[in-house]
Amino acid sequence: MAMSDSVPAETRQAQKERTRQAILASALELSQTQGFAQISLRQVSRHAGIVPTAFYRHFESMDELGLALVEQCFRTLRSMIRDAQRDSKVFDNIIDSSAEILVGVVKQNKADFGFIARERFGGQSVVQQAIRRELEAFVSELAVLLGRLPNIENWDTEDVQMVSRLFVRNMVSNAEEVVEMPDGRPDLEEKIKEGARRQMRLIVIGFKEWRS
Amino acid sequence: MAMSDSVPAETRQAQKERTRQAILASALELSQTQGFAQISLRQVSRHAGIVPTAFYRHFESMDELGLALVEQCFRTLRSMIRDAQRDSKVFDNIIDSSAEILVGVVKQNKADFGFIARERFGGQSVVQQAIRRELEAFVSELAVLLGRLPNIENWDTEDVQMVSRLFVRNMVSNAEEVVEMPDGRPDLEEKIKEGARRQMRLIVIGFKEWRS
DNA sequence: AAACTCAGTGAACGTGCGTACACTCAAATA
DNA sequence: TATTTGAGTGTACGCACGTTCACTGAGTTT
Repeated sequence: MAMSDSVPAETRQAQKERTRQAILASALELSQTQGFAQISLRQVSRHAGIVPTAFYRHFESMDELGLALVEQCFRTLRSMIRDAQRDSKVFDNIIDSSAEILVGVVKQNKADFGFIARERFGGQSVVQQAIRRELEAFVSELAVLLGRLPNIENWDTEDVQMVSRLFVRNMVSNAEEVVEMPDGRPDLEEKIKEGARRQMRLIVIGFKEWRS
Repeated sequence: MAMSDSVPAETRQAQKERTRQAILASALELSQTQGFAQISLRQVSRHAGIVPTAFYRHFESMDELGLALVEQCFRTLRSMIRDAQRDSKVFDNIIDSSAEILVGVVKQNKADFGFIARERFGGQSVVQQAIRRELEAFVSELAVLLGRLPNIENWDTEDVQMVSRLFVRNMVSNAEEVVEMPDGRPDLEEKIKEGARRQMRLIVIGFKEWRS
């Protein structure tokens, strides 16, 4: 066969993948301070430790890199939801545990969520469209999840969709707040969590009341 | 005296002001498609019909132009609230008339509200900070207004502030939706209005219920 | 061992940018 | 009417950019 056992690992492919990751990480880091739309191909390449022309071995253009970043960030977001689903506490107390999870995950993935918040409106139109498409898909996914919940199972589909939209909107808003939050301020963090809790409670209570 | 009556009008100062307005309008228009951070001093000057060096007669830098734009956009926003206050219908039915006014005003000032939405996160840090400062001031102003309303006058200051924050957040979100909305789609417009109404009602109902 | 593949190199190009500087010439002032 | 002011002009500069092209040399295939 092709593989010789003296080779320590698949070096060729792995090396390329490592460079690709370096480019993605560099782009994410640089766009934190300047916004993705204003960083240049040369800047990203420089930061990733390669020459500008080598960039093209991985992405055809900055647009394509932007789309790859959107995909990566939403992968983070989706894994958050998946973990939350597994957590049994969520069933007992959706609101409090959601607020907890939200703030925690966002804090540990500031770069990704910051990217979404920033580029949702400020970025290039290609990136913007991709983010909006992903967010809408996310609203629908969450709606399915919510529809399975004990108190909601007999609601209108449209109503569930709307609550889902409200939740996602609040999630984005709160994520924005966490991203803005300076490091090492647990008091602020608690305040944001409290705010998230209140808002979700507001939505749920308001909805119950309304439909009666 | 200095003024001679043969002169048709104050031409010197007025001419300068007109050029200044042309620069502001050009910047606002250009940033609609590309975002303020990516437009260049030369682009703005070209679009305004002057040579790049003449730009400096009006603004020291693009940053300063950005701040002037923030100021202008918030002037639009404030005048919206002032008009809403004068409207007596608002006292009878805050929610429905607010939704009406919001969508109408935003639709007619898409450029200004779009600028705020876009640059709040996507723009240069100077512009971002200015917008956040203005938005916070706006939340406080609205809180004062809300505090005078019949059902709210005996609430906690902090609670009123929070409701105000929720309202502003929803206002921004809805403004974003209106800005995204393609022209000539009254059906979508009605949907957004309905959404805004529901959300405000949700907040109010939720809050009433909660405090009991 | 020889041939091949392809990620990364380095020099070179045309372009648009921000800014400096010396200028013009009409409106404002004296 | 003579002088001053200052908004707008035109040239020229150095710089970073995206993209081209022929190249190198280690990893892979035969």
